[in-house]
Amino acid sequence: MSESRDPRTRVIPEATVARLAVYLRVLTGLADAGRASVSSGELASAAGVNPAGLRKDLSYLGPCGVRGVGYAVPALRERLARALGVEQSRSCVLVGMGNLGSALAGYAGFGTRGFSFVGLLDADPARVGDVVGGTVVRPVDDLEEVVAEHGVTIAVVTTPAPVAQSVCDRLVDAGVRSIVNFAPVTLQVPAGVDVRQVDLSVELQVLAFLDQQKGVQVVGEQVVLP
Amino acid sequence: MSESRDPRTRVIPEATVARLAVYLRVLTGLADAGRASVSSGELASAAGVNPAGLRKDLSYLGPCGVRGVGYAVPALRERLARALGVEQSRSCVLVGMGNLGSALAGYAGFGTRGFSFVGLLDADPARVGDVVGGTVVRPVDDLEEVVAEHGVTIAVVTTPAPVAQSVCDRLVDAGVRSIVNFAPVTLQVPAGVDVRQVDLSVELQVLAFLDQQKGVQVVGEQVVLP
DNA sequence: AATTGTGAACATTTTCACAGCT
DNA sequence: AGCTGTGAAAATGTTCACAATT
Repeated sequence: MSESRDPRTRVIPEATVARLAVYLRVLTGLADAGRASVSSGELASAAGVNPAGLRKDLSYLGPCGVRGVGYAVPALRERLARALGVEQSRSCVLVGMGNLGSALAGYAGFGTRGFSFVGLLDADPARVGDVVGGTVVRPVDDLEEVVAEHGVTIAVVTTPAPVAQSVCDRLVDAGVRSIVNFAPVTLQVPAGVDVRQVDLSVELQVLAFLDQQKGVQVVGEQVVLP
Repeated sequence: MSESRDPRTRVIPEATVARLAVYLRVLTGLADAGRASVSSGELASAAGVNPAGLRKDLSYLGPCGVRGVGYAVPALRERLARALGVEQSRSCVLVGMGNLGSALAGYAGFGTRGFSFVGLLDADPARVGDVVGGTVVRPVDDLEEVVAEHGVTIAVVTTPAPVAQSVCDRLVDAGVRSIVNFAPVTLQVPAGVDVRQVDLSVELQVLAFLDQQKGVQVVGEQVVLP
């Protein structure tokens, strides 16, 4: 038997999954603008990737387009949303209602992207009871209850670094299997739990490195400053 | 001539650079705790990577440790800071003082990580004059002036999506060559300018995909739900 | 005895080139 | 004629195993 071509059994590379989310964002913009179809070249340019790579990414979902024509915008958008598992809205909790947590909870864009925050939690009694983005902030002690209540499997951690690991442990014990962590610590989790780390300091340091390199040119043995 | 081993001329892979920033964060914690030395195993575990990979990452900087012993914490930390170009503080501007921009500008951790925000800019006159993290918010019209004043080469964009591209264009024209973008759009920039995109929706959608996969098991031709 | 540094094997990801449809 | 879909090639990244060193 040759390798299966059935989209149900084909594995999608992780790098591709991240780009599919970007294509979905671009397609939503095109759909809102009333566009009916789009070519791989235009979509790739809007997403900042190479057109052949985009076609390969989409090919993991099975044939999506029409040769000689392009892709139908609404159909492709639906297909991507289904593949990513955001066809119907998914419930998330957010722990840590400091400035960053409040900013994220208040951003209306998540609703249109397939996520809703059913629980906002904070350890500070002064913040409990506040309403952010239409949801009331509850005490962090309610964590297990909120997760169970809504069958939450995705959480966002925006707590101070020193408590992020213990919050993470509680989330995992409560049944959460996917976490986005904004605290600048590496979370330790058991196998089967996925963590995505977002750290502005790391992003800035990568840029500082690239920036520094731009000012240095190596010719033979000599380092030349332009 | 064989390939150069001179650390000045050796290229460091981008994936490695991102991890070096994480090692730097862990080392700073260890230094603060008074630790003098650390092994690749312990450092790797704290950073969430494989020990052999960590040693290979560090080897791009030239020999860093002592065989049979480990790495000297303060020396390695300094070496990493120098390699990343964050030995002395770098000036950045931040455009867009909404909730997210304010949260980032107010986070004290950047100072200790080698960055200082010398310009906070916003288009809303109601926000201009506010003081966030010790810096006064200025009108976005001052963008070119602030960048020139401090020779800024790194910027953070936290504006609403519709204006992010035009802000980006102005930053690039003013001389900025490195941008972290939090707006959910793909910025178009000329060659020589680096953009790092941070998008919580993309992170959540990747997790939604992985989450969905956990619930599906394929046996032969059959898709089985556990 | 313990731990680093690294070549070699392996895996993944990106790019290319072009066959295959419409 | 134009654009998609994809195998093959190239590049990049990761893991392993072990020699080298203290």
